[in-house]
Amino acid sequence: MNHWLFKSEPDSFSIDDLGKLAKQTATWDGVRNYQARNMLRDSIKKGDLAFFYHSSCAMPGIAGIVSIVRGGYPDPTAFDRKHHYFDPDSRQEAPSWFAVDVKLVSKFGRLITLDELRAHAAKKLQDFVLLRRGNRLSVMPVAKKDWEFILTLE
DNA sequence: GCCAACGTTGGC
DNA sequence: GCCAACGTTGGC
Repeated sequence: MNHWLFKSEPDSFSIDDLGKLAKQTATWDGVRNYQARNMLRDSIKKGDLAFFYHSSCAMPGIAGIVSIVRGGYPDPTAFDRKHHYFDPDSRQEAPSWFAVDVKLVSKFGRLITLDELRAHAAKKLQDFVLLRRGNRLSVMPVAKKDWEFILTLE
């Protein structure tokens, strides 16, 4: 089982929005970056766990945990002509973009803020992709040791 | 294949 | 709203 971090802008889709959905399950779609696409398509499997990260907001940080309940499959929004994420280059027989389904596992009692994660960067989270300068990946791997350390912060 | 221009991300 | 950093595009 592998660990991941998924970014979402809480103004569009927060961890509480996920919690309100039927079965607390949602399709993680709209990822339009090749590196992230490759992970969704090839590496993120049913049963994996991911941090739900709130980005582009007043208080960025990790809000909770989701599990992958369906592994990579062609992103339906890429085929939907009326959708904001429509991509005419993505074909049913050769999809350009991939999605997974996630289900809420837990919302943390408090947000583990980006500031707080940074404070540990020197000693514990040296390789954490999120903390790398200029990082823009919306889906990224989290090493098991980093995952477990972050859980102790909650 | 290079690289300048442009668009997007995301913290502040 | 600003801007640094990065990915993508397209002319050559």
